[in-house]
Amino acid sequence: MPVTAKDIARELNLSQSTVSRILSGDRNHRVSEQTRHLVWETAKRVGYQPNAVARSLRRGKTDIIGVHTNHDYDVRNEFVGTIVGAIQRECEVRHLDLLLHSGFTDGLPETLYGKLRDGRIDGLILHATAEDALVQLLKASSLPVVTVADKVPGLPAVVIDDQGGMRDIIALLWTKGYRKFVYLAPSRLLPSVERRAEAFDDELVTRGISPDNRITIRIDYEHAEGAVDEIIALGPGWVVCCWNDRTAYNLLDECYQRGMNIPDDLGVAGFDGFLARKIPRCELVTVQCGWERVAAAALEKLLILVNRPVDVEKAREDIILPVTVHDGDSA
Amino acid sequence: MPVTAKDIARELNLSQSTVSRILSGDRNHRVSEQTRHLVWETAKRVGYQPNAVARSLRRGKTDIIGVHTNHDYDVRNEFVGTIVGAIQRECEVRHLDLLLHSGFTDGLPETLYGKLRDGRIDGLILHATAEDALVQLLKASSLPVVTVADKVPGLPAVVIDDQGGMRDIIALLWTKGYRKFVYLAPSRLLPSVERRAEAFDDELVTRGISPDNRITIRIDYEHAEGAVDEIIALGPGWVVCCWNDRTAYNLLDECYQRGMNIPDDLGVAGFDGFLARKIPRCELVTVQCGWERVAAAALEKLLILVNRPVDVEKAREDIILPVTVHDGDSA
DNA sequence: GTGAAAGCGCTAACAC
DNA sequence: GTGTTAGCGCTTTCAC
Repeated sequence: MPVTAKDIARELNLSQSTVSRILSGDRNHRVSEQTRHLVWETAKRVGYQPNAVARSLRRGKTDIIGVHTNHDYDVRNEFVGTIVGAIQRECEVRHLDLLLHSGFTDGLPETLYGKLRDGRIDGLILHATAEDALVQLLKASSLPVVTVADKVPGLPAVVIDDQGGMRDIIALLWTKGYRKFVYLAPSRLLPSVERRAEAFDDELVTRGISPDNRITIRIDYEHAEGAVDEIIALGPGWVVCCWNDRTAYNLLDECYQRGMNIPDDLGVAGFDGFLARKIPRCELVTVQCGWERVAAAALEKLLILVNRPVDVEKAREDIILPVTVHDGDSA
Repeated sequence: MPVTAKDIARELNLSQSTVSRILSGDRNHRVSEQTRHLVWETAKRVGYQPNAVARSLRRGKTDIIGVHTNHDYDVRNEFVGTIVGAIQRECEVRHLDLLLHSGFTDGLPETLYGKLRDGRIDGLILHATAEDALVQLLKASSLPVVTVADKVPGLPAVVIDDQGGMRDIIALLWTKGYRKFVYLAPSRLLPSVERRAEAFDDELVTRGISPDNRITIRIDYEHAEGAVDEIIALGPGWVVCCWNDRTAYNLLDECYQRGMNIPDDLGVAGFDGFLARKIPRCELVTVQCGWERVAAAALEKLLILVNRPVDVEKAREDIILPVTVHDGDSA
């Protein structure tokens, strides 16, 4: 049985509240140096550790932040891992803990929604698509939520500048001489995918590229395999702008297996930046999104929502973080 | 303000305990169908969600499992991410949640130790080295702990068969014709590193390889760069057994950058298996460790420790899971 | 079949 | 300075 504040109080013939006062560092109350010392001493001696569950119940606050993604993967996914890792580091600084909720696969959004509001987390960082039923529930709820990476209408968001990133990477590819562009993206409707798609078209239209030379190919999620033949058939001089890095690496993989020369036979560019320099023989041209900054901003926003109801209005505004182009030799 | 069981009781002119009884599915008590129905209805209508913190306080159990690694990385690290991801999936099945503790960098092991015993987790899955001061504290504590991947004396462990894996991969390389072997490993003293080192030597001695043709090169963690010149200087016909996949990939990267031909100029083998097939042009020869099974076994063991004090003795025994060799074209 | 009451371990308002 | 008291929201024993 763990030792409680009551145990210490009994041992020292003090009231439990005095012990609690001292141990929880209440600065408003004056306590004699002697008792303070005594209490600290015995607490240390017996290895007292305040029960965080009891404290949470009393304070109505747990100092735990939840993370959830409705995408069908866990922390092993590069994107989720990067985001969660960055949030984890940020929690470190702010002395918060991170709860990874189970219940992703159980089916009913109501079940998960319930778990999210069961009092164990102070707020939630969410990566989800707008159609998710859970999102609708969360919007109507009082649980503080901040979305990351993909904007969800009605919830505060921290996203990166998809348009700017696409514009800048096209500019870089342009200086490298490319005039024929493919945008390779999943058919699944993700906001970031579509924003990049629009920026891709806009920028190329602006630069006077004809529709023949700016095409979009849709694939099953990140499975570039399905599009390789089509891309090869296009002939030389093309560059493929992939919607994210994983797709780009899958494409590269496929190209290498067919003995192609990158970037001579085909240019390849990614978007995300978290995999850069993890691949031999080829450094991907990509967009560095700074997911650490996204995580940090999301957590900061969330904590405002949680702790400072006064500033909630300001915190509702979305944050769009700038990105930088990362050059390499894949294009 | 969230609605509580008391609110529902008041609304229906029932006692709070009756409401609780019904909603928490107490099967011992007989409750009239009518009240049961009524309570469920209103609960649903008002969106009642039982407060998990209060329940935890009362039950002395949170259904949350903690994970901690004393290695200096978070979930973005391939190994940690793989393990945590696998634990996460397993928690899913068992309706548990996962708490990622902050406090990794704060310095004092006592601080973290305190947080681990503050009542918010039922048990801990630990990846640590034996020297860690935290480990000493945990050993003396009543918090259920299971270690994974690296055995820590005095704590129950789930590890993989390092000896067997090294033996088998050498056997495979042997059939490929290799007779000159390097073991590339960090100078840092990790149990898994050393067990693989011993198995490396044992197996090659058994096979009659002279010391000249079985050498160990120590590097700074996974930074293969520092050893490449030394390895190249050895001449042709060598194969490098890296202590893990990341090291192997770093080595490959370096080799490719120097224009070497793999596996003609040099054979490379890894150990871990979680990165297989993520690299173009070359599939790593490695040892598939099945970290999912490690995670599953660890969680199962932990839950026995947590829930069934009766079987604790059995649960103390270590589990060593078998591995399989994964062939590729890097050697 | 339902209610009353105790208590998990803590914080905090209010005495004195 | 310290003690008393009243909960936080729930589970659970014991009455009736």
